[in-house]
Amino acid sequence: MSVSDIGAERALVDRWHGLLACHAAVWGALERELQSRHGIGVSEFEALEGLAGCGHDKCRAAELAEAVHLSQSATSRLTARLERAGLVQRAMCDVDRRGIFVLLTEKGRDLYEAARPTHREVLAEALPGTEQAVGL
Amino acid sequence: MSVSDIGAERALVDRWHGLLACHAAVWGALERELQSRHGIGVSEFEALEGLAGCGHDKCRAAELAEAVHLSQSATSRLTARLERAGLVQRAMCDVDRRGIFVLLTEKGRDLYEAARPTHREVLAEALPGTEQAVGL
DNA sequence: AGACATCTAATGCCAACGCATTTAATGAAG
DNA sequence: CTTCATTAAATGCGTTGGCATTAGATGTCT
Repeated sequence: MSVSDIGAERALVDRWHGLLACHAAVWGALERELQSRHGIGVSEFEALEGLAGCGHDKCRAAELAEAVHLSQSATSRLTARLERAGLVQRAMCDVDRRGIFVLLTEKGRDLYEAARPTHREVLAEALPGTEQAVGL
Repeated sequence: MSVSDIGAERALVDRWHGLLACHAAVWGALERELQSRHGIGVSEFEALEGLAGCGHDKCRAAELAEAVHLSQSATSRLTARLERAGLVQRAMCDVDRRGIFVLLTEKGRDLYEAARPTHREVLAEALPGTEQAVGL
């Protein structure tokens, strides 16, 4: 392994640790603020955002899983939590009765609109700019 | 809110989503490879790395918590797992008998040395370079 | 039509986390 | 020396997550 390879490895690992630190800091701050001000967690918020940022309601559980970066099972339970809280509604999918549609309720949309400024505010404060993020 | 503010908010949120996606992808890949090839998870590896990259053993549970970005309680249990696996050892701290030192055993160091190439390999493959990371 | 591989989402089960609390040690104040 | 606030780490408890499995639906092949 050459000297420059060692340097490259260092840089790679440093970038990873930077990412971990940044993720932990921002996630933690979001969790704290979203939970205390609106009673939801980060995953819940990301799910609402995914649903809000679509057609006008939205659909397919599988798409939601991709949006929130969770497993299929975790997404199913997340949907169940949101449904219990009255924020989303599950609906049968006519064209494929195995699948379901998840749609935002009015309450869900309202909560999302209310929580979004908090979310953006925390990001603006806790998410380092590009320069810092890449460790230059 | 001005047009450029909207653009800035978009950029901020995009950066966050990019970070989430990257974190999920790399963490997932690391978890899979470290688990299947060496029988440890990402947190375990990061703990071993934190311990290895210090004096020559290492210490203080609180420092470890910071290194792995976990809560105090989670770090305590992580240490317990590593100890059960024979990878670390807890030792009394003479100067402050409330605290403990966590030190790498020989087995722990060997496993770390064995797992490190896997770790670096996964990072090299899954961690996007600076350009992609910032979405340019 | 009937049998079978495939796919979607839900659920059982267990591991790992965080918060709150507990236990024990320290250090400062009376 | 005793008391009390503070600190370090461990533990009880509830929540969330992933893996494996299950139940139900689809569609392909004969």
